[in-house]
Amino acid sequence: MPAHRLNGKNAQEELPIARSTLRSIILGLLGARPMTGYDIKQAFDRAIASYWNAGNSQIYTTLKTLEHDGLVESELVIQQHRPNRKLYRLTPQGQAELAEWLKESAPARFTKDEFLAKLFFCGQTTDEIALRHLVEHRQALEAQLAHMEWVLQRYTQRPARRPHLLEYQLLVREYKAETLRADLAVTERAIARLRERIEGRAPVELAESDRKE
Amino acid sequence: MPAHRLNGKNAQEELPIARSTLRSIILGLLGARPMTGYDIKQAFDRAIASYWNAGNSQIYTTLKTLEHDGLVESELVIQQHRPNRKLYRLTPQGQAELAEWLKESAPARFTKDEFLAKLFFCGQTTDEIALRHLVEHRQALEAQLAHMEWVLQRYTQRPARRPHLLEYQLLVREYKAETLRADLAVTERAIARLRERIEGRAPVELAESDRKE
DNA sequence: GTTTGCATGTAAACCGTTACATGATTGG
DNA sequence: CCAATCATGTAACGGTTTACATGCAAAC
Repeated sequence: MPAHRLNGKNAQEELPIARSTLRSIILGLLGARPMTGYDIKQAFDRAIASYWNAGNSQIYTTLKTLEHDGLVESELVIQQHRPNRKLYRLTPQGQAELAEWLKESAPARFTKDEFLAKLFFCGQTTDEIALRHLVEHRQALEAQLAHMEWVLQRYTQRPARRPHLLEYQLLVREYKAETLRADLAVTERAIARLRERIEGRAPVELAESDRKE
Repeated sequence: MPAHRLNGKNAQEELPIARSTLRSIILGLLGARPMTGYDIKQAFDRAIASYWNAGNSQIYTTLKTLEHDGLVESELVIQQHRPNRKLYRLTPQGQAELAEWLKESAPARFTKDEFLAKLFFCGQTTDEIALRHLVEHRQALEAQLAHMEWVLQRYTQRPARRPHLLEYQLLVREYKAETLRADLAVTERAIARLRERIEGRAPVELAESDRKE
């Protein structure tokens, strides 16, 4: 059995429809309530961005193919004074597809991390440059933590429509926050060690990144 | 001013060569010593796989374009009793390009995590399924930690050629290990909480995922 | 004798990013 | 008046994955 998963329009019978994480995430969002492409983009930016994101272009095209595949259907909502909205909702097939995805184990994939990739090779440059990367990285981590806490407040302030749905969303944030805190701790230790070494080596003329008054 | 960074062969003067993380990682590996595509694949699997990876197909094609762009050069090494090797090494331009990449700040990108994406939506399925995902995830994390420690031993057993290069590689492992440990802790807490809830609800008939012999 | 290790690749499909394109309304 | 918010998309390119393709030598 080939089970080829092509998404062409030439085959004639029951070709298995495409399955990708982005598609599943969108189905998951629509599982909670009907949404437009714009709403979905906002959901990404507000809640999902730290472990997945997609541009408008990808969202709108994916919605179109989901509709073509019969997993969602759309309804045009006419509005005065602002652009009309194309509201998407799950079809029964879409719900089945979502349930299937939720049941399946997540395939263990590696995670790309450009910062670690660069750090790995920093033995081939100067300690000063490596230190700069670490300091910038720490700042990025702090910003991420801050953003997450801000989002968390917005979520917990108003009572949720369906508190059960919220539960796992909060778990994911807790998870992410712990990861970030651990990363911050390691980064800070590394910064401290490096600073010590650099200062021990050049006690008179300090590197820029090394001063703090 | 277009500054388009196309890599076509139609333009006539000093088009800037492509820059991508994979290309840079390969340059970084070749910065330590000459290697073949096969060696590079091994380096990925042994040392880099937890935050970046690439298949053979990508590696061999990338090496070819790097050579075409003048960043690396190759030499065919004839062998008896096994396939010949095509040894790649950096050219001076390749070294310059690598140094440039090491100097630049890593762009802050989000990290895709399919597990968290799925967990986020688990309010739409049963707690039993969510528990199964968490248990599987814990297992995956443990395997990753174990693999990393195994790699670490291989690295620290025999003395390194250039200990300075090794330093940052060890830092990256330390970093990854801390992240994994934090993730494990959060995962375990979540498992415990869920188990409690499930048992409180159905104390007699246990779910499959709840037993372990 | 079958699997593992060594060693190199091509082709097609798929996923994701960047740039481009448009246009009304509301708030500062 | 300028920026942000609301709202929907297309086109082109670049990066990644999956499937396919080959073949000898050593170890079990």
